[in-house]
Amino acid sequence: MKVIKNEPLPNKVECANSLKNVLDALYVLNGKWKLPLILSLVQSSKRFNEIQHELSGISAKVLAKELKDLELNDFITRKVYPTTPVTIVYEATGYSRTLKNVLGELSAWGEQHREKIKQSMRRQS
Amino acid sequence: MKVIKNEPLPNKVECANSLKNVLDALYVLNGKWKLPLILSLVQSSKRFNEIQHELSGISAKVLAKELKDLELNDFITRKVYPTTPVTIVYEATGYSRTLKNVLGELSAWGEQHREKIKQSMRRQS
DNA sequence: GTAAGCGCTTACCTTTAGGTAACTACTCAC
DNA sequence: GTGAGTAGTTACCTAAAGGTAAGCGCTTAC
Repeated sequence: MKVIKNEPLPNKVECANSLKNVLDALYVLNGKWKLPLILSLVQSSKRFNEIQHELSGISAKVLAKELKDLELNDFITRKVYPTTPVTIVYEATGYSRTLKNVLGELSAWGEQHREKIKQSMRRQS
Repeated sequence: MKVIKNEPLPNKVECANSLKNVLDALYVLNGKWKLPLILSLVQSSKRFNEIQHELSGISAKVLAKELKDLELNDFITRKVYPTTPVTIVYEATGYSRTLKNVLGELSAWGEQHREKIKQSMRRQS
């Protein structure tokens, strides 16, 4: 029979770790727009106005701020092409692509969640 | 040779869909505390003060608000046991568990992200 | 020359998130 | 009766998020 010591069980340690991991992840991915923006640019590189059009609801001010933030954190790159007038294209970095699984799971969950909400709406009426 | 019609490609439709899914998911999972709270309660049911202790940094007010919100959205249940004094336990519902993969991926990403940050700190000094 | 588009920036304002601290009603232990 | 703990609530406040609207410097199209 194993002696149970008055220490946190390995189990508990694991739980605490995953909690810490999620907290750390959310620290950089906070806010309404970071993940949608990364997803959009992982799907394809885009120009400022194209992004603003795709994420309907985001204002120019917020988009500019979020893009700067994501660039600082190495999620996207701002490329300037010397056409006249200059063409500016935002593209996702390799590091953005490490979020592929997260985004995949989130999208799958979002889809089934929408279904569930629809169901419960129907039941109400 | 295939004729290219002036319609969104199936590809584009898929992209737009996953964007919409992610937006919908984030709509219910917004804020700093929802996902950590769900994770904590999926790991084990807990009482108010236990949660507050585990998620150090959350205030009683915010915790109470978030718990109400999560209960409304069917992620958790508030159980009252008629001991004296009453014992109140929050537990995750089955619906919370549909987030298992999302939380798993987020935790994995958060872990490697922390590593990456540590690396770049070292390089700086 | 006038209008429109691009990629923003600025000033201004409202909304929300979220923290602090005090307090409640109840119970138990000392 | 004093202190501590449980499960919050309340009032007050700050900071951050985020929206609106206007404008800027540039260029092309009409």
